[in-house]
Amino acid sequence: MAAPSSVSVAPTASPLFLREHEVRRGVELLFFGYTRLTRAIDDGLAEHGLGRAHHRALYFIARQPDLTISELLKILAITKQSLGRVLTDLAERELVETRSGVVDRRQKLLRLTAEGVRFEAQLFDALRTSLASAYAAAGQESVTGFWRVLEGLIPAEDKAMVIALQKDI
Amino acid sequence: MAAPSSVSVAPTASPLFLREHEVRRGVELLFFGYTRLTRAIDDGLAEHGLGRAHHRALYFIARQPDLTISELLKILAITKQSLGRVLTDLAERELVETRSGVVDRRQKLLRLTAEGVRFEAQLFDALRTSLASAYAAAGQESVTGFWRVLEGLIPAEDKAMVIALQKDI
DNA sequence: AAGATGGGGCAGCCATATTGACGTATCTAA
DNA sequence: TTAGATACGTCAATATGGCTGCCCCATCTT
Repeated sequence: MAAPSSVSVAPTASPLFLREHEVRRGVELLFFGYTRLTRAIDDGLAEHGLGRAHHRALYFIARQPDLTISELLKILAITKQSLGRVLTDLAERELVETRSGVVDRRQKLLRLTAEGVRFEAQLFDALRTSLASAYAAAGQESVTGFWRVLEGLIPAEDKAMVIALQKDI
Repeated sequence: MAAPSSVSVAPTASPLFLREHEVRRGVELLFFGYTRLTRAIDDGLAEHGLGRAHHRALYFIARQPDLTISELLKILAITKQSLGRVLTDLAERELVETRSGVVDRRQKLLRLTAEGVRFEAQLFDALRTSLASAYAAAGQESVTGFWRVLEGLIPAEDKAMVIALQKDI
């Protein structure tokens, strides 16, 4: 195994991609990384009486204004009913508003209100703080690898969706 | 966030001044990657009437046999009650068994049964398939970066725990 | 006009998490 | 030896965020 730096948990990857301990390392780092990042915004959400499900909706609406319900459903991969509850809460708090679709009036186009934008930005700040420090600690060249591996975890049928998201900025 | 720095060397933005886009990309890739990987084992779990919470316990017990309850609680960062239910289910299905601690008889040392080992290995296979293909698609250098960034997301107080896990292979 | 689609909603259920309090066995230190 | 800390189990009550199945309306497409 390549020599780990004295501070690093993770030694460099060996070319043997199928080795169990390398897979386990990925599984648990993904678990810890995801759950710990997620927790970074719990307090901010709790101030408004909201949970993580609300943030996920808020996040993707911020990311892609005028998203339709069905697009958001595909992204979140939950049921209409589950999303419905979340959106009701967000609408009641006037963080999200909808308009009828222009091309198809059955659609509802989702947008953040001004207050929604402010709130999402506040939550995003906590995410940025965590991720920026991880990026900085790992080094810019590691970030590319981080992205590449995660992209490889996305099933082919979902990839177009993720690419569409990232086109907008 | 961080104060302006005069030490920027890289031609691209300094890691401390990440553009929003780079952070958002990390956030959503982490979301998609984690949730999609997680779903890879849902069917296998459902065959035994178990959920993801059960798998998390199973996974870490497999990873570190003779783990104590309190160590597992720290890893999972859930309450004793939540874990209790999960462990009861696993014990009923004879996937996990406990012994009294040798040095401290108040402790319960958690282990998988033979059947538990078999079942965890079966679930792990689905994870391995997904992760190995992501590793292969991304390439060796990327895997190292993937690990390093995730490692940076783990709060300092949790790092020792993760290192302990990975010492055992 | 008929059918497909986008969205809303009801009832009921399940999995997983929470808090707080309390009990028991066991270990440790004054 | 005893007092207190620790490891674990367990109670009750509650919250969140998922799910299925079914039915509704408005609108678009053919």
